[in-house]
This record gives sequence, structure tokens and C-alpha cells, in this order.
Amino acid sequence: MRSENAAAVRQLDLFRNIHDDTFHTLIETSFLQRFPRGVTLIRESEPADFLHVIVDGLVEMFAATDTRETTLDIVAPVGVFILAAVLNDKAYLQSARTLEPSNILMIPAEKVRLAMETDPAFMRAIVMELARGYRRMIKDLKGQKLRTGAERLANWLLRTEKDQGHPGLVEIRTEKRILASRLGMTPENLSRAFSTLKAHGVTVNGLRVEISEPEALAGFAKPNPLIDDPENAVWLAID
Amino acid sequence: MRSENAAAVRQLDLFRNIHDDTFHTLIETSFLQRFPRGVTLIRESEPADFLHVIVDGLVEMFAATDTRETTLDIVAPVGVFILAAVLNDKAYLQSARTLEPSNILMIPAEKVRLAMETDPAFMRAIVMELARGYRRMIKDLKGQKLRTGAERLANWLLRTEKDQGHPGLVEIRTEKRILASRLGMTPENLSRAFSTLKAHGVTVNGLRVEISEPEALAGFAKPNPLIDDPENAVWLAID
DNA sequence: CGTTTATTTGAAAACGCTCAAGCTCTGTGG
DNA sequence: CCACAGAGCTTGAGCGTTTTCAAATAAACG
Repeated sequence: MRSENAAAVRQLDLFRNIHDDTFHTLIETSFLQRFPRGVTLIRESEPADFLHVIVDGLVEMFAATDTRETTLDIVAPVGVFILAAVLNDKAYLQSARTLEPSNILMIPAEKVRLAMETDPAFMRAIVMELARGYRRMIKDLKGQKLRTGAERLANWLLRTEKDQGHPGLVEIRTEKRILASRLGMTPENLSRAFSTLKAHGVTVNGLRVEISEPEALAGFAKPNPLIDDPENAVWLAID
Repeated sequence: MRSENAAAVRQLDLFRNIHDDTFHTLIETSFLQRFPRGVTLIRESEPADFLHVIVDGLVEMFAATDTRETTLDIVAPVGVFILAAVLNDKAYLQSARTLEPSNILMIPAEKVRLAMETDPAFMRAIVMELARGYRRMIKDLKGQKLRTGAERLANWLLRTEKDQGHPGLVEIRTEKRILASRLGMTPENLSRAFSTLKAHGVTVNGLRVEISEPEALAGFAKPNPLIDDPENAVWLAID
């Protein structure tokens, strides 16, 4: 692994304060692999063999039944996924696939569990990561149960505008059908939700969305810190 | 605190294998308090001051906006709640209220964080608890996004039948409107979902539900281990 | 440039919510 | 023990939202 990548991984909250030896052990037994776009990295129900770190690219976490499929999360660099399955030594609950060509660091699950037992700082970081992830899930569930589709979209726009740092402009970084699935609706419904938001100053041009009246949009969205505020934006750059 | 209660709390996965001193420190600075039914124990957005352990009774975790409210979980003895908020030292994302007269053990958040730092076994238990909770949330979110209301009810019935251990019979242990909210629907809709399930061998008598054709019901519910299987039934006796 | 894939639009159906009324159950006080 | 009030539950009607299916348009890719 190139040193710049290692340095980036080291900056993750999960690894930032752990012992050098621990980090070394984790890294040296890992694979850094490049995947093209559209590759399924892990499949639900398979045993959790590796902790995955996305070094570069974009990854979609999703789950499916016979007939339906939904996007649970979109993970951007530098981010970690399926930590909980690795720790519990259970099957993955989610599948993962690349949305863009991606560099993925795969750390053997066994090594993660071992490192956790030997390095208190690492275990501590794991606790914080899990607690954050847990709370993030609750927020998602609250949004899903308490809001309509258009409201979820409006709040997603407001939050993403803030994350991306360009006032009045949001760029959708995935296909719209992925965003729709992430927000818990069909692609058709996302189109209609955008139409609804036209009345509140939202204009769509392809993957570029303009927000001309932030106050009006916020009035419709009724954003709620206990649903929308990220507690840590480090590995949540995308959504 | 009476010794039988202390023993019950000690049996929790979270405390089972921790050091005696740690357990003592946690317990001796805690309050065991009795609450009548219908008391709000914690409110969303308030700072997380205590880790709560339900020793006896029943507690509803819920969240609300201006106009809507939803039940996120129902916690039965002996169970722990809002661990993640305590660890992150952030505001509660959920409110909690008693559904029955309840004995609640309240452990100062500060003590929990301190004990975690001094007792590796406790930190380890916290990791496992959080990982389980995280995965439980994912399952809930999957159910919410991938299933209709009637499907969620059907799967809830099948799982609860198994949990309660009486083949062919499920007893609803809360008001139906709470169950409806837990399943992500209105009380009216729950009634109609039960009507739908009549065709698959489900008969309702007040809070008693009879399942006369488990295979037929399962055929409708299409249960999925990656959504429905509990990974730990210890503090999930109710739902 | 043509083919494929994604997005949008329209129409119809399914689903879920709200409102209102009636019913059931429970607990209280006469 | 009965009557009654209050709360919860069910049912019906109407409505709004979301999904599905189908077709048209737009965009992306070779």
C-alpha cells in the first residue's frame, strides 16, 4: 500500500489514536484492491470475513428481498463499513457494491478482533464509531417513519448543501435512482418530489440542484437536529 | 437496591463478565427508582445524564416531530437503553416512557464512561452491545423500507410466537396503538392489517392472537433471517 | 450515430392516513 | 351490581401519497 493511502487511513477516527504496532499489524495483513464500477464487494448473509475501508471511490450499501431492494447508505472515502458484523462475527446484513472505480482496503476480521483485544485505544475508538453508527441508524429510521418522501428529499438537500459548502448549489454524486433508494422511494417518486419542491425554490438540472430560497425550503423541510445533524462528518461526505 | 435486583442486573450481557469492583462502583452511585405507568423518563434533545436499566416493568422508546410520533423500540427487563448517547456524551435521540409501573436503575453517565476506561471487560461488553444494537437498527430499517405494513405485522407475529414459546398463540403485551406505532403504521391500519391476515389463518381476540396456519402465514410474511432473527433474545423479550 | 440506460411523465392501482362514528372494554362511583 | 364515562379499538368513507406499469424523452456509451 502506498504511504499516502496508509496516511489517509490512519486519519480515520477509528485508527487515529491507536498504537503504531496495532496499526501496522492491521495494515500488513490487509489487501488494498482496486475494483471497477459496479462490483459487488460483499453480499448479505455471507460471513463477515473482512473489515472494509474505502480509500478511494464510492460504495453503496444495500439490502434486498425477492422483489425489492433498498439503499441503506452510501460510503465515501475515507470510510469504514460493516464494522458491527466483523465484531459480532456474524453474517453481513447488507450488501456492498462500488458506484465508482474504488480502492478498497480489506482487513481480515480476525485481525480486527485481535487488535481490539490488545489495544485499548483501538477498542475505545471502536466504541465511539459504533455509538455514532448506531445513532446514525436511529436518525435514518426516524426520518423514514416520521417524514414523507418530499420532506426527506428537502432535508437531504439542505444537509448536502451544507456538507458540500456551495451555498445555493447541491451536486448529486450518484445516479438519481440510487438517491431515490437511499431516501426510501422509487425513482419516479423522486422526480415527483423534485417537482413538489419547485414551489419552494428548488430547480433541477441533471445532477445539479439549485436552491434559490433556502428559507422557503427549510420552511417546508422543517429540519430537525435530532434527525439531520451529523455528529461526525468525516466519513459522511456524500450523504 | 435489593440483592435480587442487583443479581438480575449483573446477568445482563453488559455486566455479566465485568470486574466486581467495576460493577460495585456503577451500582453504588446509581438510583433504583420506581415509576408509575405513563411517566416520561427521558426526553429527546436532553443531554444524556444517565444510563438506564429497566429492572422491572416495560418502557417505550419513541420520537416525535411537531405533528407525528413513532415508537422506535419497546424495552423489557432486564434491558438497557440509550447506551450510545451516554457514550457519545450527546443528547438523547429518543424519548422514553413507562408503559407499566417500572423499576428503573439509573447509572450516572460519567460513571459509565469512567468504568469503561478502567475495565477492559466492560469496554468489551459495550462493544458487543453496541454492535448488536446497531445491527438491530439496520434490521428495523430494512423491514421499514422493504416491507408493507401487513408484512411487518405478519413477521412480528411469527417472531413473537417463537419468543413467547406458545405455538399458535401470541399475546400482545402493550396497547395495540403502541404495537401499531412500533410497526410503523396507524392504529387504524393495524386493524386492517389484522383483517388482511385473517385470510392466512390469523384470528384476533383482544390482545390474544391465534395463528392457526403457521405455514400459510409464513408464506405471506416471507420471513428473512437477516431482518427477523434476533441475535440475542436476552433483552428483547417483548418485540 | 445508434444502442443502451437513466430519467421523466402519465394513468391506474395499491397503500396508508385522516376524520368521523360506532363499538368494546375497563374502571369508577352510585 | 349497574350505569356511566373515558379510553381504546374497529369500521367506513374519502383523500393524499406512493407504487406500478407503460411509454416517451433525455442522457451516456461504445
